[in-house]
Amino acid sequence: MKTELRLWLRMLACTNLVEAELRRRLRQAFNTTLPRFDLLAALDRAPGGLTLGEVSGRMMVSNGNITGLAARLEREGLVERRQEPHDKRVVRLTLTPAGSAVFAIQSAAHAGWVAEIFAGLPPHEREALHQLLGRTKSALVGALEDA
Amino acid sequence: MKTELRLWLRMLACTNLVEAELRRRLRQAFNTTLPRFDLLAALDRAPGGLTLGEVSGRMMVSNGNITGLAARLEREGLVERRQEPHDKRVVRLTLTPAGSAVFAIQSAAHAGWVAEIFAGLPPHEREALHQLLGRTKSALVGALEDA
DNA sequence: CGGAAATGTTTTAAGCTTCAAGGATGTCAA
DNA sequence: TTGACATCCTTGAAGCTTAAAACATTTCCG
Repeated sequence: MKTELRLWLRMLACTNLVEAELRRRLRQAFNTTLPRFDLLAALDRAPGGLTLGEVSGRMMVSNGNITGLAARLEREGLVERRQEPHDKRVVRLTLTPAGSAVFAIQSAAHAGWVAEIFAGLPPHEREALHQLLGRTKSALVGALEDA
Repeated sequence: MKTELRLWLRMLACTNLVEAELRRRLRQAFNTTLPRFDLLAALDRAPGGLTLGEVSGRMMVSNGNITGLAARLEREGLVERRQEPHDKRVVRLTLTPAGSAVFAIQSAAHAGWVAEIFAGLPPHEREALHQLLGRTKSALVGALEDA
């Protein structure tokens, strides 16, 4: 088997291990999901809120996806949808105070879990991996742009 | 931000880049999806076929998931479902000749795409990353077992 | 001005995914 | 033997995801 394929499968396996565990804990601890958490995170980083289009760009998911996700989070009172006054096509999403509070708690737990999950990897290997993945990401972006 | 979190986000970004591209190409070239491809791959590796339970174990997805996935692939004539004679609870899945042929083509294309996508990463970095991810995987498995 | 093109969002159909509940079958021990 | 438990699979409800079509609004150009 090609070395690239072996590398890819191993990378995928590592990511899936971590991601599955994070999903599991988000559900267990907060009865929520990764997409919900990611959307709150995106809004938390953007002081004035984001339009649905901006959200879908940052989360790298389709436009229609955000419509439903935002609707569910609005139903739970964590985000607010407001039509832009200057352009009535645009819907702007902001965190409610409740959403902000919820995200602060979830975010702290999430960071702790990640630290815990990677605790077995010695710091110098962690650093080396971080560096190497940085170069990998550049190489990937380069290859994907060409295509 | 914690170093573990930065590492995780970078790893996730790399994986998502590659995975999204592979999904896109599977759809475009073969009008299929990653889960379908993965199921065919699992069956291709198992000479005598696999029970639904074995499949769900190898693919690390839930049991109920496989029921639907297998039903769709059966509808397309790529896999065959047969009740085990000795234990009528068990359903064994095998590739049909058509499924085998389809997978051979898709599999070759898939390997080529992966090689192409990782082409920008120099061979020695590729090797280093592979090694490092091997140790990472062990560390992750260790941490996740303890929990 | 008025129509055409562009932009932002929603809807729809299909598939993927999980968890929990349920049904069928098998096993084991009193 | 038969009842309890275990095992394997399916079903159902809910959510996530996409691509494509539809809709509303804005912009731009003739």
